[in-house]
Amino acid sequence: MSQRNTGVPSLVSGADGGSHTEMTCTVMQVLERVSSKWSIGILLAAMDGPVRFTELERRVKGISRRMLTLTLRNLERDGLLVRTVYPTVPPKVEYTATDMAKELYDSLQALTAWAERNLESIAAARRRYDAATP
Amino acid sequence: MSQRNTGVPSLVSGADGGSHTEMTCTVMQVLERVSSKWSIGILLAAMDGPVRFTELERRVKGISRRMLTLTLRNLERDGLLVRTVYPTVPPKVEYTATDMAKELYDSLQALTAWAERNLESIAAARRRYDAATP
DNA sequence: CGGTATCCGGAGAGATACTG
DNA sequence: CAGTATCTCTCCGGATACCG
Repeated sequence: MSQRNTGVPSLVSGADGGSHTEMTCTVMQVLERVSSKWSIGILLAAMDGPVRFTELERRVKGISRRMLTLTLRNLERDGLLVRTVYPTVPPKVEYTATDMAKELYDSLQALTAWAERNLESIAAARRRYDAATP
Repeated sequence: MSQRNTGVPSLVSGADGGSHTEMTCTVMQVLERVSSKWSIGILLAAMDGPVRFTELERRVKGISRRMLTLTLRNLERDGLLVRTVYPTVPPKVEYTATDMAKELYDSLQALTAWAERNLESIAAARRRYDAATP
């Protein structure tokens, strides 16, 4: 989340009945978890069952070891992934998506659907805007 | 969102049937639009009809003039807001959410619902993690 | 295999002052 | 009123090297 900025902004209580205000805060908290560059990719890669570290590194294309570790730690901290260590040699670590993560995945479907429906509209809007703004 | 990092990561085609891969890309593109620190707040503040610049500044608590302008420009560029200038003195500018933005708002409800259901679980998971990680 | 440790660059965001 | 223009700072993310 965008990992960049911290702090959840909110609306003042204006013409707002209260629901918008709450929604802003609440939704922003989800976005903070999910909008970091690699969170979604990792989460999805771990949805089909336990995955090992190296397997994740392969599946999530372009990610560095560092960011994989950091993002995994955050997802684990938020209870979206479970980390299981097998004390063998060589070590074996598995990451498993929790039920909460699976529900999150379902909730993201609406957003994905919106994106698919409007991707072209957005691209068109951008072309128009960029053409009109030299 | 997102502000911070650009570039949409994707999964490699592994055990994935293809849907996960697509979803990652697609959903990330939405998140990039929406996850910048102030996007949601502004969008929500503009959902109830046309809003003027200063009114937005009042409603979106804590935002600076600069970030308000920048975020408005991006939202306009993506076709989520329409900017209407009345050539009067003093100037009057109104921002109106498009239908696309309203659909986006609806799609965010699922995410908000998830957040409300799991906010406490997440907080608990964090407490556990932080307690176990000195 | 599954990580840490370090260094570094760039974008996002804040504060402030000025203007048509 | 509705913005630009600057300057600065933070901190995310990439690259690289090393360790149990």
